[in-house]
Amino acid sequence: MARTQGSHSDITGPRVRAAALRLFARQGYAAVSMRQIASEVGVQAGALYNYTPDKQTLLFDLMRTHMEDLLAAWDAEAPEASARDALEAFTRFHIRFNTSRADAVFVSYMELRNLEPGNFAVIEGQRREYETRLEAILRQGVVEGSFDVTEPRIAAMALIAMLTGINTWFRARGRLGLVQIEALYWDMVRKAVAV
Amino acid sequence: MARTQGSHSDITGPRVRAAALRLFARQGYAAVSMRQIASEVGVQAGALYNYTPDKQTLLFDLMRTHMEDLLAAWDAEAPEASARDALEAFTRFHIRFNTSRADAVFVSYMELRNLEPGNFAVIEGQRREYETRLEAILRQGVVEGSFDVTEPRIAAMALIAMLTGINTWFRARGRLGLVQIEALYWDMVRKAVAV
DNA sequence: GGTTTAACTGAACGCATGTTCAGATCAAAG
DNA sequence: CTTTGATCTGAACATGCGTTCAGTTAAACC
Repeated sequence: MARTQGSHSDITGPRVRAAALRLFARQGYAAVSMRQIASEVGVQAGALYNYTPDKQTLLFDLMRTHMEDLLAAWDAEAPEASARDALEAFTRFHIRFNTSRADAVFVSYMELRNLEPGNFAVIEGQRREYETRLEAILRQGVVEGSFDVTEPRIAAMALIAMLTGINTWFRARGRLGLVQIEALYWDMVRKAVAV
Repeated sequence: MARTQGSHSDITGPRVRAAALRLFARQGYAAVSMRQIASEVGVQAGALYNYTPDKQTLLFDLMRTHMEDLLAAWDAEAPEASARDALEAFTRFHIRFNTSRADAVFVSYMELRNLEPGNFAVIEGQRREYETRLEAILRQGVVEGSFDVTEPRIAAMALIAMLTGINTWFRARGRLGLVQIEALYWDMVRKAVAV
């Protein structure tokens, strides 16, 4: 019978993914070896293959899961509201979500070029999906007359780039807390699309 | 057979750097081998060591040179003008310069973590220097009363992130030309810091 | 035309890589 | 207590890595 209770796989599996995510973020996918990940978890390299068919799939699963979490979290939080309120909600959500998962965000952006073509297409699609959520808010604002945005797709990418850039300097113990950072960036976002 | 016809260090040196830059941008520093770079240039791997002491220095020199070019180009172009005019000049300069050297920009950002600590510190310093140029413009605008920016350093990083993001989607043969893109982004930048 | 020497080859070095797999281990099921 | 099978070890495999260097070639100089 199956070894359900106390099974190590319930513990080792997540630990493998956590170690891989941390190491990929710090050193980059290509520079991290399976032995390094295994050492972090406390097993031999061969044992990792109980949890992933290969290194590429380990990377892909981390990125896919992150993007799924991102989309699901926003969809659960997106308000039915005016474009202005939706944009404020999006701005604050993006800052909070991305700063709370810096490693996953970093890996999902930096390691795109290390994905096999098929895997790349999937992640690229998820990224476009997320951009489209913001684009829709901007288009709504134009219709409502509250935004002045001539190229909503480009404006969406510009705002996301600006917000994600926070991760390059944000430190949880820094001078500014998330509340202040949200306020600063919402101010810039609001004005950038204003009429 | 050595020293094939027409080959010379004045030619091979730049070709080595160009090949390395292209490959580093496409596949990442860790995923590119010296043999791959050599093959691109048309020599054996050992010949590369006439042009760089090692792979790490090859990467570092590419990044350092790029950052030096960036700073020198802006310093040569920065106008003595109102903060508003200086900000417009900076915005247009950044877009033109960065889209014209996509590989170097990409490498100089993505491969920071593959630099040895000493090399990292140098590039980090150059990056801060560039951010400080923009920060100074924003502070000037606050003094002049034309900008409303409570955290000039953070606003500078936010604007640079937004502008550099263009590189992720810009294609020279795309629907929008640089003239239109400059106009779109200058509009967002201008409004984002407006009073 | 002979000499010099920069530029390059080709082989070698020790070490690390992703992945496989037969066998060991041991908690839980019967 | 015996059996089961999930989990993991440890060794092996073929391949590739960055780097070194003695030797070869050909362009430049006298």
